[in-house]
Amino acid sequence: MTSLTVSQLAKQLSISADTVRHYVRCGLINPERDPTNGYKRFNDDDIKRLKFILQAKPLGFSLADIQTIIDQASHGESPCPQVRTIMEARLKETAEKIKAMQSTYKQMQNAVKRWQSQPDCTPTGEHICHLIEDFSNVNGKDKKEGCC
Amino acid sequence: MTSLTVSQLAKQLSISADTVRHYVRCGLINPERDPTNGYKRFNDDDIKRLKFILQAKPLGFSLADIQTIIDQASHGESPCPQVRTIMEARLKETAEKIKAMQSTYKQMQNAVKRWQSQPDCTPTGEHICHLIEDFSNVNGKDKKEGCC
DNA sequence: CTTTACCTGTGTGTTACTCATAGCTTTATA
DNA sequence: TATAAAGCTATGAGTAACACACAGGTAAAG
Repeated sequence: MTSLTVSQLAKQLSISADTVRHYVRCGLINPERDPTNGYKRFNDDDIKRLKFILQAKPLGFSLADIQTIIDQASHGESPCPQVRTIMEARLKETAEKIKAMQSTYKQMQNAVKRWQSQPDCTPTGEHICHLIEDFSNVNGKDKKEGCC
Repeated sequence: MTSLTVSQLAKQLSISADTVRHYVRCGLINPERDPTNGYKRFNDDDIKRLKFILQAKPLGFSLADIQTIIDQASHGESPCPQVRTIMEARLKETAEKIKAMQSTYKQMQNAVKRWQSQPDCTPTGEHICHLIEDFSNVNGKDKKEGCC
């Protein structure tokens, strides 16, 4: 009967011991405890679960999603319909996040480009940072000449 | 002397009152308190600060970054060098995050595509979800036929 | 004066971990 | 054998940027 400690399991799967502990705290894995010292003891089923978690994560499932899936399966019912449904939602979410980040990224690039031809400024009390405020004005309204 | 309450300010700048409160709790804004009821009272300088925060945020600065910038400026020194340095870091980080998310997104799309031709499965006790485990195997190792 | 609607500050929850801490185990040394 | 150093453990707290819940205060209407 295999029975690993936190760090043995972590090393075997190339993840951190803290990550393993985290999954336990979240209830994704429920290892037995060594009565003598309270240490977690992972058996084969626990290891299978952890492997499943590590397979599901890169597919965009959250830990809560994975919990749901595991619960459904251990309840004797097929998790597949849920998996498909959840994946649709995560797919949409991820697309939106990427879009938003790309939009931000473009703004950042624009700012950097513009700032290359702008000198540093001394705070006037009136403004905090001309670089940022000017860029915001130029981008939000009509084009204006930079300050400084 | 203008002096707004949380929700008045929030409405005026089209953000939520909770967001305003959050910035106050983070120390980005330090409004006075109405001695009679403890309510926050935002003066013109507070409003300027909040506007600055709202300008800096879409440029990818974190609230901590913005705090740093404000501190530097109110210290009488130019925040511009810091702004440039921080922006470089955030630019790189954002690029990496986008890359990672796109990679995940492709995996998700691949999974969905593959799952279209795969039926749901009943949990066997041996596996939790064939869809996920099979996909992981196919993608991580050699191509294999699906289960079920 | 009371009801009602609205607003306030503060505490807690969110995600997926990572870090800090106090204490127990094991190993090395004297 | 005593002890000290190294290593491991469990648990509590912290991270980012808010959103939500809650008890209570305030303002307008009747």
